[in-house]
Parts: sequence; structure tokens; C-alpha cells
Amino acid sequence: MPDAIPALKSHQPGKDILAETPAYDLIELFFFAYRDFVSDPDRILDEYGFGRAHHRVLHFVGRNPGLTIAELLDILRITKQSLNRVLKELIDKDFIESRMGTADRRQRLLFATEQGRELALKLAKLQTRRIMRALSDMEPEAKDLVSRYLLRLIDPDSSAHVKHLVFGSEET
Amino acid sequence: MPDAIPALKSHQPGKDILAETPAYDLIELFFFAYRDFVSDPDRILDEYGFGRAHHRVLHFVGRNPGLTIAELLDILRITKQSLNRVLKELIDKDFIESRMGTADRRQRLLFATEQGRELALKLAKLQTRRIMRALSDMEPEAKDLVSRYLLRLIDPDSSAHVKHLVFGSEET
DNA sequence: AATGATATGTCAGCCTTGTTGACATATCTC
DNA sequence: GAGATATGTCAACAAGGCTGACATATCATT
Repeated sequence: MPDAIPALKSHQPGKDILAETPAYDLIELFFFAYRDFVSDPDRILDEYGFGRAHHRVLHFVGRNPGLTIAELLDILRITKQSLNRVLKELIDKDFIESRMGTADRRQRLLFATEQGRELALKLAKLQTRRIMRALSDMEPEAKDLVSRYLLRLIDPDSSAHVKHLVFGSEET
Repeated sequence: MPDAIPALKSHQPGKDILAETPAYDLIELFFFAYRDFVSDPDRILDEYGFGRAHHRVLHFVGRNPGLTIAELLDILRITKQSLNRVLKELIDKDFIESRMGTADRRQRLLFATEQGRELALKLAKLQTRRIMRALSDMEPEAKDLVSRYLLRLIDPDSSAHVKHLVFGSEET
């Protein structure tokens, strides 16, 4: 096991302390970092009358052209009713386009429009800037290591799926 | 199939391009990792009739005994009305105790009760288990590197404050 | 061709957790 | 005593989750 956590506060005596000492630092840093990370897009989304939910949908559709509703639900892990609310707005405002499936005409294949791709890219660049600022002046292996850490943080059940989605072949 | 990532490939090695290529992998991994990371506590909080908002309050009060309302608001960056809603429930259910300030009697100093500390610890251990599983078999320097990465992801404005809160002297 | 399964859409209502604005109270500081 | 400060509270609203029920179109199977 890697280095133990620096002793943060003295606990009541008795329990097996070392193995169970909470990693307060990584827990809290994760909270603060994620909060700031999503705050960048928020400001821009506001101008369009969109929220974080719209961002997620737009992002994954942009990244996976032809995504079906079912696949999107599986990625976001929300109900179809929740998805539909924001998806409808994205379609109405012409950021996403929904086409009938060719093989299976029950399906709806989702595509980002030109406008949609532009917004998605703008938001991704914002977040990338923050990531690059963090990585700059760090060890060259930092990016790969962080990537591996985050992947291992994910539920083992879904990690293969995520790996495919993030790194895998461009197909869905 | 249209490619959603116009600027990603097949470009001359211009400096601008490189700097602007979205780090889709780290962006998406961050999303999935954070989602699973907070899902562990969710299940337990449910049994108590609490939500994520309660968790955050309980966590930071537990970690910083004697925290004032103003300091807690500064950490969470929510309105006092939002805070009060969940804080009241935590106090009513005897997970947090509010004492009048000694130096300044207008202040309320917050403390986790025995029950509160137990729950906070239980949740922190859950998340720690996930973190340790991720770190196991990784390079020994992984923990430190991830910690530095997350800290650098935070807004420069607040990073000193966060650093103090996470690593700093136990006092508030 | 009929039937059941599947993919999606939609209505209605509820919950949590964020927001703003207004106002009340106690206490501190000058 | 006056004004600033720390907190509490009421009311209303919004975003984005949820459940349950039901509708429609299409596919797959018999």
C-alpha cells in the first residue's frame, strides 16, 4: 500500500487506525476541484439558457454521433423523463438533431448540429485550459497517471464500458 | 459518419492547435469518477433520510469542530437559506450541535455529535476504500501527484484557502 | 397476420437543493 | 445610542433528479 495519510487528528484510542484512516485530503480536494471544474461551463451555458444537464447531453452526443436514446440513458444514468426534458430543449433550439434509425426505425439517432458542435467544443476547450494549467510544470507522466487513477476510481462494473467510451473506437 | 472532433487529428503541428486540443479523456473520466465517488455515500445517507447536501455539511463540521456559519458558507459557497434547511435537520436529528460563540456571542459554533462523527467517519471510510483501491498497485508517488493535480485544478483564488483547509493547521 | 417485446414519447406530480428578496433579532463596535 | 455584523426565517421560484402510468410505432416471432 502506498504511503499512509499524514496524521490529521488524533483519534480515540482503541481502533485499528492505520488501515482505516480516511484519506481526507483526496476526498476534499476531489470535491473542490470538481466544483471549480464544472463552474467554467456554467457561466457560458447560462447565456444560452442551458444548465449542466444540457451540457452533459450535448457533450456525449457531440462525442458520439449517432448515439441512441438508450445508449445516452446508459451513459448518464438518469431516467428517460429527465433526459427528455433537456433533450427536447436542445433539439428545439437546434443544438441537437434527432434522426430516425435506419436499421431499426424505432430508434432515434442523435447528432449535434453545427451550432451544437461549436458550443460543445467551446466548453471542452474551457475545461481543457484548466486541465492544462494544472498539468503544466508537472511531471510528464502526470497526465497518464491521473488518467489511470480516475479510471480506477470508477466502479469496476462500468469501467470497461467507460474505457471503451473514452478511449475506444470512435464507433458506438 | 461525421467526426465530432474537427480539430483533433490531421493538422500541421502548430502550437495553437496543440494547446487547444480538448482533453476529452480527462474531462470524461473526471465526470464518471466523480459520479461513482459520490454514489457510495448516497446509499447510506438515504437510510438516514439525508442527501448530499447533508453529507457536505456534516463532513466539514466534523473535520472542523467549532466552525462558524459564515465559515461554513464560505466553504460550501451556497446561500445561508440553503444551508439552514439542511443544517436544521442535522441539528434536529442530533448529528450536529450548535453552541453560542464564546468570544462573539452572535456566532454559532458547530460541532458534530457522537452520532454525527460516527456517520461522517463511516462515509469517509467508504470513499477512502474506493480511493485506496484505485491507488493500490499504482506508483508510490501516485497519491502525491494526484493530490497536487487536484489542487492545481482549483481556482487560483481559492487554492490557498483550500490548501489551508485541507492540509493546514487544525484551527479554523 | 397476429402478438408480444422493445424504443421512445409524454403527462402529472413529487423531492432535493440551489436561488432571490425581505425582514427580524441579538450582539458587537464605535 | 447608532450602525454594523452574524444569524434565523418566511415565501417564492428554478433546475434537475425521481416514480408511475399510459401511448405509439416498430421489430421479431410464431
